[in-house]
Amino acid sequence: MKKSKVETAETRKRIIETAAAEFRQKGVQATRVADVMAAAGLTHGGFYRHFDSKEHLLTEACSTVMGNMETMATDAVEGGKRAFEQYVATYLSREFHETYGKGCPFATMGSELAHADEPTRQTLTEGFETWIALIARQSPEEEASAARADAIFKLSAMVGAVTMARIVDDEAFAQEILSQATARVLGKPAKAPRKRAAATALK
Amino acid sequence: MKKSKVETAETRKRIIETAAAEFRQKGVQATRVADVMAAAGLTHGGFYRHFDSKEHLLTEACSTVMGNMETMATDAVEGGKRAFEQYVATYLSREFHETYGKGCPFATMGSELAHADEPTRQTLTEGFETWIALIARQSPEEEASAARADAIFKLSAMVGAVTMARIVDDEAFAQEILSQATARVLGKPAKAPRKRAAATALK
DNA sequence: TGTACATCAGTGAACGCGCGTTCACTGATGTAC
DNA sequence: TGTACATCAGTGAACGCGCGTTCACTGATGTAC
Repeated sequence: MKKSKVETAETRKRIIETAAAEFRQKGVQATRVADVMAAAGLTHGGFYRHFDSKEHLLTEACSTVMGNMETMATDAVEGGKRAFEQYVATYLSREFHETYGKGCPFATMGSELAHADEPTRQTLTEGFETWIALIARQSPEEEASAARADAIFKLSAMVGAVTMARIVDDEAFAQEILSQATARVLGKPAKAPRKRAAATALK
Repeated sequence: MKKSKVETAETRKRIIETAAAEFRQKGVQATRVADVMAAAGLTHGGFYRHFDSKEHLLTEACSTVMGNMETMATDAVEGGKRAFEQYVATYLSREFHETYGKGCPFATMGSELAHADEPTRQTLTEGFETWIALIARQSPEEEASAARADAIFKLSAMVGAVTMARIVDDEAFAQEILSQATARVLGKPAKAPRKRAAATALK
């Protein structure tokens, strides 16, 4: 049953993409190697022909996802103001992070990644640097260091907003968190003030 | 070996506090029930006299920690401008989240909490609401809804900054993320521009 | 106040399942001659 | 170009360990009378 080099490469890629989706959807530890393989249409035994370990798969998955994130950010930055605003709105949407195969690893697996091994964290660190450099090009700040500072803060805030929106067990509250972040990051007033939240806060 | 009611209550409290520390330090899944019990000076068999399950312990731990978070925030808000600035600086410090027994659950276990059970998420949601209401009192915004919006964004940004700082594998970079967040949240210029980061970004 | 008995916190061994990893095997690929 | 053989992707069963949970037991507490 040996496969051709092309097929092998395609299989490997498919496993990584499946894993990238499952990791983001269910979390790192909650994702089982056997589940990933099954979702990729394979049995679990063949896993170790492609990867040394589950941890290794995580590194590869993060690498692939960061690549996608960079592509999206590049398009947004090069697409002008409208495209950038759309990009931020998409990132700060419930759907983006709830859709199988999409989402940002920092927002969906953040606290687990803090305990990942060195290769994974290095990949993520480099990916974050690249992401920052891209977003800095869209900053209203003139000076490079100020633009970088601006990008660092905005991206951290975006990650935090999605993280909080996913923890909260109230859909309206989650939306409120995301809308506020969108407004602040884009420097615009939020769409609609939210009555519900204020009421709950009174409790 | 039955213990008095007072002793039992003390033991339960000790287990919860130990768990709260371990969960924040190592993550939810990486924390073993037996480890918590051992760290609390007990054997694991007695765990189920106090809790239904590990998940139940997580709920209790989150509840306790949110209580601490509220106490800290209350002191900060009632202590005037200086106290509040110190509070934000402490939250956005590496030590706070690396110290055993301290740290914010959202920043240290964020992505895992998104998959927690309903009681836990409800506890966290209520805790977040309370936290927002407290911080809103310190907001420069006059109007209540604007102050609330301000608090929501700042707290999300703080959670995101700590989350990112913990993922990144470079201490200087982590500090840069935290300083930028501190500066932005407090509306002040960052302490020192960072050379290193720009250099790395060029790579 | 004293006594008998039920309760139950804590122990330590054991259970049982899940999951990452290994392994013998198959048979198609691809290479050496 | 054809043939023999080594390689190795994928299979499915099995391994082995870890960890949440259960359980029989102990003996101090606390309650009923």
